Amino acid sequence: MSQTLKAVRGTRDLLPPETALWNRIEAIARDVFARYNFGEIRTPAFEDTALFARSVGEETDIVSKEMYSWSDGDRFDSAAIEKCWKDDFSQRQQVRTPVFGPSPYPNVQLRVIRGSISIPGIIVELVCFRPTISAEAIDALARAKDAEVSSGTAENLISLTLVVPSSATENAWIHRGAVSVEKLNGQFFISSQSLTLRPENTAGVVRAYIEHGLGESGQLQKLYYIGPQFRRERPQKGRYRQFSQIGAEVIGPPSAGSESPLRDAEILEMLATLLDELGITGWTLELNSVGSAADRTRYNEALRAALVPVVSQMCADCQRRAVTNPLRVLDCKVPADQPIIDTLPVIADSLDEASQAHFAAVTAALDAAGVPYVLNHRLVRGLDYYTRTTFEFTHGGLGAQNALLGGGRYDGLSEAIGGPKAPGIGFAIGEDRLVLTLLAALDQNSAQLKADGYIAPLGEALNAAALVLARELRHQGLWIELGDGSFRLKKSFDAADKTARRIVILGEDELQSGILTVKTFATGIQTKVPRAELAAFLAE
RNA sequence: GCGGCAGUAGUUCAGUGGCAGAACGCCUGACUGUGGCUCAGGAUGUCGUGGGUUCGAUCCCCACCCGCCGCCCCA
Repeated sequence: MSQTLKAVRGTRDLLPPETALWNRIEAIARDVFARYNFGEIRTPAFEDTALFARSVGEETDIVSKEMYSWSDGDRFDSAAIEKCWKDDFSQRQQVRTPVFGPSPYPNVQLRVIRGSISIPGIIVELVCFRPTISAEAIDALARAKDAEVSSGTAENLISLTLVVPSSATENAWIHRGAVSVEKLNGQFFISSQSLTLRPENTAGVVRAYIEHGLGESGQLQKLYYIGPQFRRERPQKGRYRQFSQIGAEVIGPPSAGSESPLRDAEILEMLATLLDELGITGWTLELNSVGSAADRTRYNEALRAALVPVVSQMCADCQRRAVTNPLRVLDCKVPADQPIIDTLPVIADSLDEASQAHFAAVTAALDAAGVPYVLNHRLVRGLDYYTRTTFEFTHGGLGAQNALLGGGRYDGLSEAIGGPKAPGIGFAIGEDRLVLTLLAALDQNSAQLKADGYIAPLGEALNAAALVLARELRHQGLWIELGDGSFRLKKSFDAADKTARRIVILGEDELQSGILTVKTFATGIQTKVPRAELAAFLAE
């Protein structure tokens, strides 16, 4: 008997009525995005690992230890194989390996391909690729069998392909024992592709921007997405291994105004609007500029230098960070360290003139629009691609996970992954955290939406008539729950009160007369309503 | 990944080295076409999983799984 299967660690099922809240959030977000002229983009849930390594940054926690990555399996380079079979036979080397039982080469996996090759008398032929079924291949196989066997290792082998005649069974071949293996030095394989479940969505959007030449339109691209992301972290409240983000990106060639501080301000103003419309109160917008890549390098050096004389008085974490990632020292929450951190240089002093002017324009526009914010020169976000404006909207009541959303500008991201110059700015909202915040503020009872009516047939003989009535009402746009004639009326009332605002009683009398009995739960008033007027009555 | 706390009915939680408990919820009846209140009755569990100690383990010990809190980091 197997264990009961459960949702895996860090994942969960979303059930009604909570899913209604998710849908409402997404509907409001789509509505706001549409008014700001954003269009939806849907990118794949997994991408080439290299995309994240190059955009998010090799050294970040996300890439170095939190990604769900796997090898997509080897692929044969058929051109190289063909060339080798034809002209490069001498370069091949053979080793012997048992194919039954543990392989002495841990990296080697056996693959069996059944083909239509038939070579009389041959016991086993093991080659490291799938040969084309041609006279040359058959000839080569025969020669391979006869070739000199020399000792060697198969460390470079990724997989072996055992070619067997279609008439043979796998087991019969495997039980022959040792087979000869050609050493290929990897040249016949396109090394297996590493894929990764997306840990964030900006990289995918920028990849799509480049791949589809969206910059060629010369227009600013304004794209939003809603979807699951994956990070292998220790789960906590508000932190899951599969979590949903609602995000948007503004990206385009500089000529389209993609570098303008107005874009930054517009994004932030849109977020303030979105949070307000969602009914989130008490949020704080924290704002900073991390400058250009050059600014940040300068600042890192300044920070490192400033830390030298004081770091020994700081907490153990900070001593480590001072070496690995000085910017992270600014995030330290140890009270005793705060006075020391206050003496450290701030990044604003390392910004060049252009970055300073950009940031000043952003804050000026926010002031004009009346969007409140606080400057936080300690806000240094963890992803490598951020430049200039960075921001976070935080909210109390989320514990250690107080960031409701985060984002920033990424002027060099497109070029970093091989695209054209395409500055951009974007953000990602943690939808799970949004739900938690709203759930905490929600009145449990008022949150429960109920159907317009519950139809209670009296007796199973009236079930069919009840379905007809429900169909009529539903076609008129009403939200109807249908009971069952086998219930006693008492039970129908009980069920109806939980799911609907009114109960419609359908007995023999009602069916004959066409006058239905309707009771409104909120008032307790019971009335007779002609069938023709029922829809209008229930809609009230 | 590290540290701490927890896991018992659908839910929230008591509890004990020797029969498995409460409240709420659920079902049935009092009440054959009128719920919410009341009353009476009922069902519900491999006490997270696997080992160990013991005559006997839900309880003690170990491991694992999962959750929560903090760290790391992030949404």
